[in-house]
Amino acid sequence: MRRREGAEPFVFYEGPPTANGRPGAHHVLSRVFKDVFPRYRTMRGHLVHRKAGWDCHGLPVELQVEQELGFETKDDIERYGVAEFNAKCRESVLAYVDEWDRLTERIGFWIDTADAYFTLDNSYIESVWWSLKQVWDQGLLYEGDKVVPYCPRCGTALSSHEVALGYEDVVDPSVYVRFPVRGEEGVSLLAWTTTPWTLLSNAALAVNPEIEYVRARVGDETLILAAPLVERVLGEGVETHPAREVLGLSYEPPFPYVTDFGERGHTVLPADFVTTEDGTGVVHTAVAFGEDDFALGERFGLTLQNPVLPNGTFDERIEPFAGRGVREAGPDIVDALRSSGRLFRSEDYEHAYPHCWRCGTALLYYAKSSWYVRTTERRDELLASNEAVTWYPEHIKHGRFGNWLENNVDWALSRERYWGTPLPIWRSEDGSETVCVGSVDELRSLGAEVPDDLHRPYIDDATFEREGKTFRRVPELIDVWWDSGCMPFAQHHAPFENGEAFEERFPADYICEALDQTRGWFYSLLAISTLLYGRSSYETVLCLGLILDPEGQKMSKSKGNVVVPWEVIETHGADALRWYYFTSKQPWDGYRFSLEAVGESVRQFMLTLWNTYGFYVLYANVNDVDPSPHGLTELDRWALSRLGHTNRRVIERLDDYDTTTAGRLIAQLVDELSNWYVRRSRRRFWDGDPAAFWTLRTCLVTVSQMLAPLTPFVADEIYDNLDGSVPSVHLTDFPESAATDPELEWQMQVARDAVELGRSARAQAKLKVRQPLAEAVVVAAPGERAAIERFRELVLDELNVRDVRFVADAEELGRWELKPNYRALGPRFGKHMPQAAAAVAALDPAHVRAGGAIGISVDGREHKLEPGDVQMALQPLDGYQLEQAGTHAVALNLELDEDLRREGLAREVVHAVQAARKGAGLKVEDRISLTLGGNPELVEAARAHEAYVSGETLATSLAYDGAEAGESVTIEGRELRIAVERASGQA
RNA sequence: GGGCGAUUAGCUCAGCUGGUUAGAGCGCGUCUCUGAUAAGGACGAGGUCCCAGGUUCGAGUCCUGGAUCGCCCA
Repeated sequence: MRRREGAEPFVFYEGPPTANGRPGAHHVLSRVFKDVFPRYRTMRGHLVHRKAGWDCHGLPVELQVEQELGFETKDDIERYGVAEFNAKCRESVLAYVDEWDRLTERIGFWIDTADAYFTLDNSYIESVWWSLKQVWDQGLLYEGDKVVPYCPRCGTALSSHEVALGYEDVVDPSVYVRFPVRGEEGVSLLAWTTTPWTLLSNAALAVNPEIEYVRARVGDETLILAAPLVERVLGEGVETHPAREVLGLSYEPPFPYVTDFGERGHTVLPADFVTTEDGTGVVHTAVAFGEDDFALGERFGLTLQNPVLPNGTFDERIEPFAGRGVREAGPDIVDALRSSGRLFRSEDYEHAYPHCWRCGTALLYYAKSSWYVRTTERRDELLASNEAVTWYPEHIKHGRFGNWLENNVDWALSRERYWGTPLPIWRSEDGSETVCVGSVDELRSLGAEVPDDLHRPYIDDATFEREGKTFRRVPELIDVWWDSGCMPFAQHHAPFENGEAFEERFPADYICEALDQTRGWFYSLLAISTLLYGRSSYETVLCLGLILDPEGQKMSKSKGNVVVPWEVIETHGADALRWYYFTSKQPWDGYRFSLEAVGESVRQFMLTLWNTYGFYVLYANVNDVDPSPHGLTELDRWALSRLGHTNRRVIERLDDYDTTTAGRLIAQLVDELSNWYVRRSRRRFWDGDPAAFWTLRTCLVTVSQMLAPLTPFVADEIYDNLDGSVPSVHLTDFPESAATDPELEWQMQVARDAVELGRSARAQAKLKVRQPLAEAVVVAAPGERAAIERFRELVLDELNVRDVRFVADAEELGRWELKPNYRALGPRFGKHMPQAAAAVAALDPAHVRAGGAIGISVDGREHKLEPGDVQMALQPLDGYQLEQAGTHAVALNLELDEDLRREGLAREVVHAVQAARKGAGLKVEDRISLTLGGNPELVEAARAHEAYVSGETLATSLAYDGAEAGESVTIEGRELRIAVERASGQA
């Protein structure tokens, strides 16, 4: 940090988790992604503060404590004592902080846990109060009666984003109910509802004047319903007559307990929210239990009657059901309807219904008084703020999140609970005046005694007098999401102190959380900072997907399919887990997470890297060389160019918050280093070639730096051991712009392609690579030919051939065909492309290959073509051992002479001896005395290549009189006897 | 019922602004190395790019409709 003092800041905000539970795999995911970009930006020269934070308030905390204490209702809490209860909450919140800290450190999330912010601190609360006062002063904070989603168990309203967290599929009784029309015997309005318990406070029926209604004759009764729904509800062949004058009809209510709804009570009212999509087109209305119902009630002056207590049970007016939970009473209510003859039909109805996101209780929509923030008034500004945000993935911006903002509703801010930030509103006893308090000092200056702890119950004792009236705080707390959305300033206790720190670190360059925060933190941050500062508090947001089990099921404790992060870390290591998250797929698509999935990413990448590094270390120690860039070979320069190239692209990808591609690019590079550079350079390492060591070390050190943000532990280990000029790789600058040589890279690729073709040809001919061949015949365009010649030795060695011969033309191997370059010619010829393609195919390949001018005639007009406008392809003729791809091809001369045979056999002998060495349990560096015998041809081959054989097998002596000695092996039907002994005179 | 996303090899995933032989890893089969070795390498088999229409000279890619799955919202 000190190194970056004064540097351009890169601002990261930590979305605070709650530490009242153990961290899970999804927490690791977000912490890992929160870590990687700050690390990267630090290495790129930015100053990055990493203030940790803890979300301390709210229902989840209270719930956990309630469970510990075995509480069922709010009364239990009141009896227990709010002070004691809140003390427990305070304890509970930090119960697992130690484990969180331990995990945070273990997975390498570099964040300052010592300087964390806590939303329960007085300083934090005071900043939150300040924010509410700002909103109050703007006239956006108001109290109102509304139908709100309400949890009867928790006894509090929930905000719409909390509701969003708890939809579950449930089966509810749905009933068709008769509402007998007054004064017309045998005529009923037919209405449908999925909440039978609301029928007990039925106030009116609603119909849509735009819809046509009919009277349907069923048996000896007449039912009134919407014409388009007759068939669906009543079946076919029902006699119907148009129903005029449905509006205004008066009817008998279904239950006699609550009946006074005013003048328009129990009549049919008009409403445009009525549709013919389901039900009967006649909608039962209970004013207290639905948003539409409530609005209808206000419009027509229906009396608000609510027979449901805050704990979700019927009050004493509903005599037979008093004291019973409304949903639980459902079946009995249906029975009651049945016995009174009102029930027309009852069936089960499966639908998604919201439940309390923490306790799982089915929510009620319930009219009550709450405090709101009028966000709808600022909707356009919210949308404008969102425009300035860069989203990953992009579609969230105008999709899920944008749509959510478009449909913004006022923020239901208040909660009737205990453990949270108190709503700082004081009201006079007579209810005539309210004051919003924006700071502790303000409260004090009003004359109140400010307690040491701003939480309930203490703050409730802070009262003050003004103009002879006593002011008391309203009982509500605020939504915890408002807490978390205040963190940009509240974490610094701004604006009361640290104003500069806030200014410097607002807005955030980067935040990152899981997709479920769309309506949570992403919204609260955006909304609050828009109300206060007119802009979003973050510029870039990365949205992570869900963690699923290998079957694609959500992980949950009840299913027992939760993968504990510790288990993965202990098995595969923290870097492996990080690497898996970063590179296995795009993080917003979600993960099918398992121990095995992480293990695979280890094998593919971590092990390759570690082996390559291990190889370097092994031979560096053995040889004690001083790496030096003098005498670099083509292969060295190729490796360095690949390194530079990869580096450039990795920067590009990480700048774009794309670890997936960045990581895969590095993996590709490491694979090339391991399986091409090192494999091709082994002998130079055995021999201690300083240039080879220099090259590989440069590559490994640079790779470790590029990996540092991704896999910090292995990166640091490699860096420390290979470079170490700075105490940690994380304190180095991110490598940048190493020189590249695209020509060289391309040529190497051509050579490698040629090798691959040759090997393919060998496989087709069923000829082992051990058997040397006289020549490979290569067909290639001039540029490719130069490339292969440049790496001639390499190609010869890889293919085990003695010579490479180029043929200028391929008549003997195949036939050239010309194809148009569609990408180049398509736009030019458009509709005439087929003719153009035919014209190109008809050109003389030899002429084009020779570089002659190309012209075609299409649609009566002449067109001149550039060389890039056509492509050559070789069609192999039958009967040749030839592999081709695009413009080049490799054929092998399969003829073997005596010499080649002998060399092939010699290599077979070596192969057999190596196996024998291994069988005898010798170490790779042991010298041996070797005695061969058996088939004369084999012995002769070995003798002819004696230096090679003894060199490869580390034989200090070689004898050929072992006809009776050692063990017997068979090579191509011939017997070879091998006797291996450790050479004497060795340690 | 609406919105968003996904659907490519047995599995996990790539595939840029449309360009003609759709790629990789794992797994599988065959071979191979034995001085990175409980690894490594090569080669091969394996695909109606969910379906149906459309736009276009040309569609895995764009448009419309549909199916299945997931998430979000009514």
